[in-house]
Amino acid sequence: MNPPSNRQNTLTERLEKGDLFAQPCPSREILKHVCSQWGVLCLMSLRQGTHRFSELRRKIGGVSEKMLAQSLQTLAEDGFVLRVSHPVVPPFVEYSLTPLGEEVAEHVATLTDWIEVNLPRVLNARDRSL
Amino acid sequence: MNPPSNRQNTLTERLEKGDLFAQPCPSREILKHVCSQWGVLCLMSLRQGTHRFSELRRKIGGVSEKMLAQSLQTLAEDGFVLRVSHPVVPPFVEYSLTPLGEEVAEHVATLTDWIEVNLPRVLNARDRSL
DNA sequence: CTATACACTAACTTTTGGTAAGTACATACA
DNA sequence: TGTATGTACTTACCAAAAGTTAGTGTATAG
Repeated sequence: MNPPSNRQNTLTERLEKGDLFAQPCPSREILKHVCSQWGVLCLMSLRQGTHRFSELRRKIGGVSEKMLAQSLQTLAEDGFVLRVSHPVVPPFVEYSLTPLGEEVAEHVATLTDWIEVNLPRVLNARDRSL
Repeated sequence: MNPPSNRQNTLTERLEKGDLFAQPCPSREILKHVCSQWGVLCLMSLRQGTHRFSELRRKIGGVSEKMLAQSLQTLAEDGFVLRVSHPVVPPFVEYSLTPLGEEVAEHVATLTDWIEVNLPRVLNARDRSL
């Protein structure tokens, strides 16, 4: 048996591309963040420009403050979103996409666009499966 | 005030395109199914051809039988996946993409491809945010 | 005759998501 | 002067989803 490899990322490891089919690959987590319900909507909103927290909250129907804050935090940790906090009172915080974020957001957008325009087809398919 | 509209989908409604920012839009659920961790991996696997249940299970590292079955079921209900069961024993069931499924899967693939090749950039961004 | 493969389902536990309320301060309105 | 509202969150709590384990019936392999 092999000795259990220490799971510290080596330099070579972090230059390699990810493999989503492999269970321990960190790309799995990135995917989760980007594809989470609120993550997607955050990216799509920010693609239209910088927003404040409360603007996003109003724009994204049904999101709670907790989930919005959480989603923006992980997106910022992954380097997709930039958070700029102005130290004034009442608080004023601006969120925008980083260059990295603009890239993913673009791909996410083609997917969400497809879903939006093809909704009728999917809804029809659903009816038939009942 | 408007009377509360009955939430039955009218014929015109189901011909309209969806709006992900609107809370009650069914496109939200489709997005969840397509973007769920295992949903994505199912679509990506099936893009490479028809698979049996257990083949998918082996291919998708870390998926449980319950979650795999569940994901395939919802994907099939949405019309993305075709399930063909041969009534033999032991059971023999084949899963494949429908034309509709091939379309979404293609868009999902460009996203997952991006994530896989840009993993190093994201990992670097993460390090910096600590 | 025991083990394994197949495609699931059911019961149970853990993790996540969602809801409601609280925070500190400022401005608007009465 | 007092009440309400807006800002960007966090915390405590509860419901829902995900994950884990075990079981099903039959057949083939060893």
